[in-house]
Amino acid sequence: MLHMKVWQTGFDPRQSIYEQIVQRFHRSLVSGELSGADRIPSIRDLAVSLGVNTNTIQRAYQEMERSGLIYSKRGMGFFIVEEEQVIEKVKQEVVSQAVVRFLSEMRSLGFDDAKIFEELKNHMKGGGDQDGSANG
Amino acid sequence: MLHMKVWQTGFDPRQSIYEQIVQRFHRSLVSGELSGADRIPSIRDLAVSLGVNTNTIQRAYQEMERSGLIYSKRGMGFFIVEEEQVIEKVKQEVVSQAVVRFLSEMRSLGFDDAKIFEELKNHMKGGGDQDGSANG
Amino acid sequence: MLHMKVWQTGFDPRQSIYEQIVQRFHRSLVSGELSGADRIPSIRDLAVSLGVNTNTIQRAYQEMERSGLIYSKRGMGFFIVEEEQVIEKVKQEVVSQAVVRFLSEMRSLGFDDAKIFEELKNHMKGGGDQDGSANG
Amino acid sequence: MLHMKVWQTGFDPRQSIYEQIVQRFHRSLVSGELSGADRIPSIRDLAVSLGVNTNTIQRAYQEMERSGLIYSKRGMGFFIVEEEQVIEKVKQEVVSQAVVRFLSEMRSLGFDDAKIFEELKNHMKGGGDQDGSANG
DNA sequence: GTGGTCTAGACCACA
DNA sequence: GTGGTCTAGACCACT
Repeated sequence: MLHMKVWQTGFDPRQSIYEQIVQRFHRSLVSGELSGADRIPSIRDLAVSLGVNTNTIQRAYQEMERSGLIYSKRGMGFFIVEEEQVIEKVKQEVVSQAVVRFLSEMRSLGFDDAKIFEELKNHMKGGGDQDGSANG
Repeated sequence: MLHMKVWQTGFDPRQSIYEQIVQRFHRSLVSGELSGADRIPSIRDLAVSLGVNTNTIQRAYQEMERSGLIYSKRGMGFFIVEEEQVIEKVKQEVVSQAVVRFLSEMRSLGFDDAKIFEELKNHMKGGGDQDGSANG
Repeated sequence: MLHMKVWQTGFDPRQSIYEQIVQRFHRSLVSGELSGADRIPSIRDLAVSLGVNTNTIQRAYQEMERSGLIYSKRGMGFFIVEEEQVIEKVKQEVVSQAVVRFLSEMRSLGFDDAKIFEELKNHMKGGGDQDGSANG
Repeated sequence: MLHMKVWQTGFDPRQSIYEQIVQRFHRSLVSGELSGADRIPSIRDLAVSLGVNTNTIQRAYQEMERSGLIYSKRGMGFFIVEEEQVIEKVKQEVVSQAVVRFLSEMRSLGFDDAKIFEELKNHMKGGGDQDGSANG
């Protein structure tokens, strides 16, 4: 997996870059682009291709290592863990987080379940893909 | 609007306080608790009741003034703008932002519309899952 | 002069109201709408017709009294001074202030006299009256 | 842009400091001293060299960021935006604002175009009249 | 080192 | 009383 799909270089200035990088890995995992035991780009390579400081990538990898998603082999680089259950847990967390956050936000705005579905349908019809690369 | 519903004093440390205050006003607007031409609490009052510095409230009000949602009268306080269209626009933006962000996030995770609905229903049944670590 | 031309109620929020009121009197003087010994509206009347606090009008009149432009007769109201030289001085000051401020601003932006004229001509052709009531 | 022309430390007490700082940047832009992608002084540096608080500089930069003229890179500093069109727009706005304000003011004083030119010429001859009390 | 946020407290202008 | 500005100084996150 040396040549990951090239990521957009644009980062949202409202969130730290390293967090956004972690999120991108999470999404690649959920979407199936990445899977167990894959090697991920070296810190230097990814820093260059994203145009950010190596420290930033290091911080992102450090976070993923702490959460048990990746591990490093000295001199070999970083790898996704092999255990399927760990990967599965991360996937579910990512999805669940998105859904829960959305639901609690809509409810705090006074929307009940029916209205939430209605609002969603409206946006699905008209809006279409915003940035989503619906690689299902 | 003399007696606003008392707000929680607890702020999420991951986000700036003034942003959370702005969001609370946005929600009050969407839910109908606030409406056009209402006077909102004075900077000093809100600072005391929320237990934060006056400067923090001022920053929040400044942001809302910038976005055209409120305006200040020297010596009189801050008021929601009268134009219904402006308020309506803010309401729609708040809701739309939440929906669009959620949709694009789910799609980038490889979910199509049907799967999104399915995932939502699962979480709605489960009910009050706050943290979203529904990792079975 | 009980019925002055009705003024716009809209004030520029970036400047204090009482200053803008003083400026409006100055302009009325320069344009000839007001002249020596004219009676100007009572504080209460003007406050009502402009929709501002009486204190604000009082402050404006106080400023004009200090500068020698108006004076009060107990129980009779405020009047423009009779001395033509005083009025003439105010007129010239108002005009001169506007011109000098404009010139120094344009020069600090790197415009020489020729370019200033050029820029002016451009705006005179296209722009037309913005708010100006060219009552010559 | 490592060596900006040293600015005067004196500020006009009638206007807020942060606004005057913004105006100085605008002028530097119009006069060509600043241009696209230039790095501007760090908040701390400018605060020291102008003898004001860092918060005051931050407020000024915040305003310019809001208007789209500059942007911040965390840990890197502030930069003028690259897009020439944005810069050009700011330049034109600055000049246009000055001219339009002057024209509408003079017209509201009863001056037509010819008289405006005449008045200007008078002041240009006289030269360095700063305070504008040319009351002869 | 950079910017971002927050606090405590001051002074002013305005109503 | 209201908002508007400024200061001094602190802590945090990011590079």
